[in-house]
Amino acid sequence: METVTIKLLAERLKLSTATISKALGDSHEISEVTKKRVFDLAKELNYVPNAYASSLRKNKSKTIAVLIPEVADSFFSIALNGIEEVAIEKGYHTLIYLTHEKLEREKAILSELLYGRVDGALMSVSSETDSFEHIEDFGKKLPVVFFDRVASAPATAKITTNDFECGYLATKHLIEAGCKRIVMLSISKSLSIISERSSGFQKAVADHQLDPATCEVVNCIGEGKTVHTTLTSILQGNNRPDGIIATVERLTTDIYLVCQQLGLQIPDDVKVVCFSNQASAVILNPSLTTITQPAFEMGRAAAKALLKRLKNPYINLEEESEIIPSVLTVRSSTAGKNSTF
Amino acid sequence: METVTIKLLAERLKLSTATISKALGDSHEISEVTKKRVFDLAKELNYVPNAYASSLRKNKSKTIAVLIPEVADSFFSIALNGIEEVAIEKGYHTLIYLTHEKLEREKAILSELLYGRVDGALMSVSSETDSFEHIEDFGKKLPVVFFDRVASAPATAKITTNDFECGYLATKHLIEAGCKRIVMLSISKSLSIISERSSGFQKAVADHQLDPATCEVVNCIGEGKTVHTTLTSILQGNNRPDGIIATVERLTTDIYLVCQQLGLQIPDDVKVVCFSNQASAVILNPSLTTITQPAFEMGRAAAKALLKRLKNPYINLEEESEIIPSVLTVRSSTAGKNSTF
DNA sequence: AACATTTACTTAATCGTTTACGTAAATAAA
DNA sequence: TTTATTTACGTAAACGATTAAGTAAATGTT
Repeated sequence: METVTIKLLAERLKLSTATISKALGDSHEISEVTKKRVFDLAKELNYVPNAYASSLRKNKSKTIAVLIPEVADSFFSIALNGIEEVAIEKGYHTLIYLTHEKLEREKAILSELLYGRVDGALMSVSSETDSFEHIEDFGKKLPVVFFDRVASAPATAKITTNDFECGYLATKHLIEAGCKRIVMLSISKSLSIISERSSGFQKAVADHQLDPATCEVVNCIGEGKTVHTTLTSILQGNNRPDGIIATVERLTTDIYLVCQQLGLQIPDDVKVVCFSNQASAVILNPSLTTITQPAFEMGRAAAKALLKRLKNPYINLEEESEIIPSVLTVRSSTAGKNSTF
Repeated sequence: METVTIKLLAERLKLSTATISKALGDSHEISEVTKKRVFDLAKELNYVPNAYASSLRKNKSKTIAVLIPEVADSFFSIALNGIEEVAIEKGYHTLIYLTHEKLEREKAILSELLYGRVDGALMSVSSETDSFEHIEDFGKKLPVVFFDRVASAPATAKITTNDFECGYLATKHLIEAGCKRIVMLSISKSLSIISERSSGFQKAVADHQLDPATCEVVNCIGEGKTVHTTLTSILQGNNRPDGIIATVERLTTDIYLVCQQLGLQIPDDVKVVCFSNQASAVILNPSLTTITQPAFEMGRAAAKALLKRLKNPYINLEEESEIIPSVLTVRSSTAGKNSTF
């Protein structure tokens, strides 16, 4: 199958490649008659412009990169959905990279993306990321937009949710349901969302005169077995918490399982609220109280901000920052003693 | 910031661009001394090759496309994870496209990808896809590999799971648990996985002398409200099914909710088994019997097959086909009357 | 009628990399 | 010593699209 290029169209129509290119670009320099001839033949031969030739020449790739820690998490997969929707709409292509929560991967990916492959990037930093030079370096050449997990530098658009308030609200909710010893499960010491949520947590603890010594933020790093072990040790013993706030979705299953194994009843023995976008929260046993982030909207907003900037290099990305609120949905996992959810 | 190109390196080192290019490619034509000089300067100046220039010249993009119906489904997000892992490992980049189960999108995406942007594609067809010319056209130019939802043409690698057996097994399992009127919920009339699963279903129904008139495959197309309405009408009435097999994960929540609303107890009134990769299956109320597909392995296998082909154009993709078995995990949602799960 | 402008094209350079081909010097073979 | 081969580079042409600059003909202006 012969490759259909501008050159081929030019030969067939006895025109120069310049004319074809301009005609396809609907330039005013070309007569309507010629344009029609070009369009018709292009359609007939199924002409598709070579993306790389045009990218090379125009120094624009019409491609954006999305860097996320993982995709098997409802928040990120829904956000990706929002991103892809906006990208397609505007004729952009979406490259996906998973950092698997590793700083090294993040660095490697960003440095490879520096020249030519993408016009900009959307990212949610890894839980290991505690320095930002690699992102700043990238930011000097190409626009970046953060969503959810933001970095303090470079200065750019940050699409976040009201993490502080949600941390506060989740805690307050547990306190009002009768909890005295609340633990917030973290997955990182450096992550923006975690520090926001835990600040909200600590403020709520203070505002309600709970003992800060028994209400801590506990790191629950690792995968599979590790998480299970950590949770078991937290939930064992006399002074075990009577309230748990999971800052990420993937802790949910382990929390439920460990409680089951230890014979702890949710919500009677421990009340649980998770930051989660799982559709299945409502059919869990017991149904789960969640803080649901506006994942889809955040993805869309982030992509929109980046594409706006790509269209107009003069806009200031910082001003495109947005905070889209999350929603607390109360369900059985935090029901009070006499409550009937 | 000046762009670091081969030309710049050449000027600095007083060499030709050809020498630089060959040196970077570790060619035997270049002396070790020169190579070192080139490598060192490249590293110092943080040289990154322009992907588009090189793609244009070599007619290879080191990029693959992944077309999936949606990403907010555990199977696809886990499969994507497997794909990305293999891609990164081999230095490939991954473009993601969501078809949202629309044939039109699938066509549009494939036709745009025909020239230059990618070296090949991995796909799981949309539920609307009932003709394959668009995929065949693509296949004539670039290699495609199917995973999970395959098309009958073109002839190429198909990474699937044992859908027929699983359809049979799920049905048999329900029958043995005492079900007489089993309904399999489908989402498409044309999808390979659905027809495989429903053939298995029908064979099991026949083998166990159930009445095929009360054991049907019912289409459950649409989103949100539509699914809910369909399910309600199925589960209402005297002759309602006592067993349900959901062929896709996203039906799970609605099944549980509708049962709850209609006052039907799972598993006593209706037993449920879902094709699902949800981690939360085990903590649902009641815990859900699932057929879990090897999503990660399927993603990896599909990517491996494609990349193998890209490395060696002479291999026959058909021979790279693989069937990786799924696993039936029995939980409370299919427990018999006297069973204690 | 003389000159200016507009229209509708073409020519040729360019983006950054790769590579077929050329070549001069060094080394090996006869 | 002469000729063949190898080594280590350089020259220049691609890849396909875009675009600045040029041009001839048509149209407009005075």
